[in-house]
Amino acid sequence: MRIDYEQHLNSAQLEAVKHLEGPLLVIAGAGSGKTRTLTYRVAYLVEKGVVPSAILLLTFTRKAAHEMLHRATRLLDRRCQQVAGGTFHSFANLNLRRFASLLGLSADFAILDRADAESLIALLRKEMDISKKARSFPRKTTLANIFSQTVNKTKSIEDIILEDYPQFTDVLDLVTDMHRAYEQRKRDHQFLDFDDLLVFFERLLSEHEDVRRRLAATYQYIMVDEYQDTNKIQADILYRLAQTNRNIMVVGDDSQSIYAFRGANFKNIMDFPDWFAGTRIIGLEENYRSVQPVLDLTNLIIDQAREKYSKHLFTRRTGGALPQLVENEDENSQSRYVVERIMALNRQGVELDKIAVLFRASYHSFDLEIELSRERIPFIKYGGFKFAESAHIKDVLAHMRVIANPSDRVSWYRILMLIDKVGPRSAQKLFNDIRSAKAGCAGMVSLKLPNNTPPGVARLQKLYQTIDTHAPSVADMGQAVVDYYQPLLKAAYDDHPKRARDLEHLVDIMQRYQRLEQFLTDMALEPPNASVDNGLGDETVDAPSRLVLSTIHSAKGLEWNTVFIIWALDGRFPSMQSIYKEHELEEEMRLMYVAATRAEENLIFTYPNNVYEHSLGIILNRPSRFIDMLPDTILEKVYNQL
DNA sequence: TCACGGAATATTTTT
DNA sequence: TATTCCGTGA
Repeated sequence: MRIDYEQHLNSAQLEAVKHLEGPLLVIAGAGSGKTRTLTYRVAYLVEKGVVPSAILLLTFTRKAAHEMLHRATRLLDRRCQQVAGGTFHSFANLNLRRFASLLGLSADFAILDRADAESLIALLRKEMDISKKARSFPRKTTLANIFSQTVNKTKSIEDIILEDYPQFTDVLDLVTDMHRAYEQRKRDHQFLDFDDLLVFFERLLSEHEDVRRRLAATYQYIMVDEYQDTNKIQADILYRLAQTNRNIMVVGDDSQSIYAFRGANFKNIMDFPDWFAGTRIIGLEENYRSVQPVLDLTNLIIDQAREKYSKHLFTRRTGGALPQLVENEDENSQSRYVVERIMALNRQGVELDKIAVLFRASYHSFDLEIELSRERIPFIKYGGFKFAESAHIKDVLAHMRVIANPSDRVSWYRILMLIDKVGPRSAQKLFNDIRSAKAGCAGMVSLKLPNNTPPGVARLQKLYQTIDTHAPSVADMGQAVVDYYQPLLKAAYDDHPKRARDLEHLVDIMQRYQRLEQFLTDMALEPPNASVDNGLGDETVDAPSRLVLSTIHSAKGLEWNTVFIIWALDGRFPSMQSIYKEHELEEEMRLMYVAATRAEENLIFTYPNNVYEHSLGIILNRPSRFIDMLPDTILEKVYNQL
């Protein structure tokens, strides 16, 4: 053995790492060395002679998978890079393309991200003339939500509506019709949305035993991170994949389950031993991250939980200041307080990248971002708004998608309607003409345009002629599209210079791709999701130390010396709409737990105490109920005098 | 048929 | 508060 496992791991971690055969459930408390355990187990398996490509590591984000394999590689050697890994969605995508024909799919199906799905729904809504049939009807985002919930919670449309959207009970039939039309249209156009990736993959495994056997034979050792965030379909997928060898290790923490809103069911983790008889259960309870005062507080937060595997985290890290709760006059004084504290910490030698500001919702940091810019404090923001979801990026991507998939009606409509004087009607006509003219975007190229066609359409035709004749690389295509799009951008947005810069970055990203399809898939499945100063973050550049702003969801698994949790205001966190629903309130509480357990040494909650809540017409002025009742010996109360 | 403006409406989090 | 949706006027 090259690695001295006994030296580097505690006894519980060691037990998990050395577990070779059979189902294993690891309940890993916050900061208990979960990633470490997974990493060492990869190395251990490889050292034991397991072929690296027979190991499948499913994680929540591709970043997490990369990180783990990188660490395993550093620990052992390059063999660890051969380990198969990724998110459930990306793994499903890979296999679906391989076995597409078995399910009646084309191998180059396109992936609809949320915004694409919504556009398709908007299109159907128009076609079905909903406005004539119903007075109040859910909007496209709500519809997309409902459709997604039925899949992820495995419930009928009716159940979802009755439980979560009772205001739409009287249009239930119409919603069901819409849903049917949506499913049909996706099939017609070889579209798969995020949920379909899982559904079809599950179907592939359940209906094609030969494929299931093949995959099970390939991936003899399966490891799953963040198991508490899997939903029913994902659990089913794992069950089938692991059925032959039963070498499956899942790691999770029921106290950190924060994705119930998209169907995650932390009961999966409770039920795991029932699904796999003979499961060994190992608990990791020693916390290596936080000092005692922080841990005292987080233990008290999670003690309020009603259902959980009971565990009590302990630490050997003594010392450390008492966590603080800071009351502020209003939002801006909260922002300025945080900025002051950050500058003070920085002067004391705490690097900016050791500090994070966490919040419930992405927009909670807007005011703070302004103050940070004013003080010229560099920061990087994770979560919330996605670069790839902004309108101008989607516009450019649409132009490229029709090259890969000329029957992509949604993209064609998007492209065509951007043109001046082209509305839904002309778009439909043009689309039909393009489709009947010829296969491929050549249909666009060879199109005969009548004299009364808006001039913008001719420009578009020229674009595709250029692309068609020069058969350029992905980046060249992108550049041609951007050049074409530039005038439209200027006309549509006041802030076009900033958006134009985003497009330059987009072309930079394209440079890395040989194949257009690969680029488009990656943009849907793993879009770059960090933004620097509201632009696109480039993670390859060795940037100077930067402060981290992050939604709590995006902060999972990470840690910092100092953590600020802003907007710890009752009515914002927990949010107003979750207060009367017990299970949602529980999830908010776990979210607070996740946030607080990110801190190593300093933990500071802040809240503005004079916030008007529009929907109810009341003033919010209490700290979050999850920390409000903590005694002064646990949480120091401070008033910001600034 | 399209563009525009005003009224309605939902308001988190992410693959 | 910002977006979405619909009706109206060009």
